[in-house]
Amino acid sequence: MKPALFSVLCEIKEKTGLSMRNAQEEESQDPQLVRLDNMLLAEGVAGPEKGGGAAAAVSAATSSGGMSPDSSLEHSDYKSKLSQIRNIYHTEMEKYDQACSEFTTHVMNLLREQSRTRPVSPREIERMVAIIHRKFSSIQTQLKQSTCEAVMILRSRFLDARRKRRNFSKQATEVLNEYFYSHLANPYPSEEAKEELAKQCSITVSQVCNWFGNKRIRYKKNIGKFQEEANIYAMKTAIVATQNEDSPHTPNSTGSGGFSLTGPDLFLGVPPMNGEQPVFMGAQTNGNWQGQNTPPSATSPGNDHSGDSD
DNA sequence: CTGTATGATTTCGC
DNA sequence: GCGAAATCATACAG
Repeated sequence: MKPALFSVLCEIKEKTGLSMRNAQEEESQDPQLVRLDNMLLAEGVAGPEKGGGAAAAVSAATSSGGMSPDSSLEHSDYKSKLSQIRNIYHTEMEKYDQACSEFTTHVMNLLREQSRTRPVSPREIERMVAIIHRKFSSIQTQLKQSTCEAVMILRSRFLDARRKRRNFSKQATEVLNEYFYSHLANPYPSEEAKEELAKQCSITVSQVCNWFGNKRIRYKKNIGKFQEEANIYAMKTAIVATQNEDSPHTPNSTGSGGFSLTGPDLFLGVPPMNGEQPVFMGAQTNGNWQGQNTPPSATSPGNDHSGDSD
């Protein structure tokens, strides 16, 4: 008698009470969850710990986004922040998982106990568990959401802050200027030279490119303004050249006539000058890079043996 | 706050 | 894809 009554009651319960609004809710939540999951995975927050999880994610993000492929120093900051987020995310996730399973077993135990006095079908237990899981996963979804937000903010602050300019170090500017003014006749560093400069300045190659692009255009636009600077750096190179005069190669192999490094003291006292007189003629006058907008693709002779595999 | 310097990005021609 | 030119957006000095 008892078992029969039990099963009947179970049936009634199933048919009526517990057919709540459960299926719908979940469905509407699913796509969103998938989206969040995908994003977290893409950002390297979720998923397995890779070698340099955050870094890989960053480079992937940058390259796929088509933005500047540079910036590696700035990324260390980003990386650490991202791994912080990652850690928090995982800790919280685990916590919720654990809490969920704990709570589930707890409820199941309760139900089991209740089953002695009330009719509790396995189906009902199942449902109960499903409800619990749903609740917890909704909490986890919120966690994912806020994690996503955090990552987005981080990204906008670091990766998209590419416009947030930081001046190069004095030393870097020095190196770049030295190169520029000592190659005034043809201020187009080769790929190799760019890499070398980038290394010396601890900036990226594209930053070197930017710098030279800016420098060329600004120099050309207002030669007068840069004359002083030109003199200073010309002098510097002159001094350096004088110091190792015994070098086997002539330093001014800039081709196209270069400028003969006459006495540096000649220009020592040159005032800022407002006129036109190019203190350092030769260099920029014979360089055709200012007149035409045809970049000297020919480049300097004798320095083009590198393999251009691109 | 204003003007200038400067690194980065966008646009355009080749 | 590279470079010139224009433009943007910030850093920095006054």
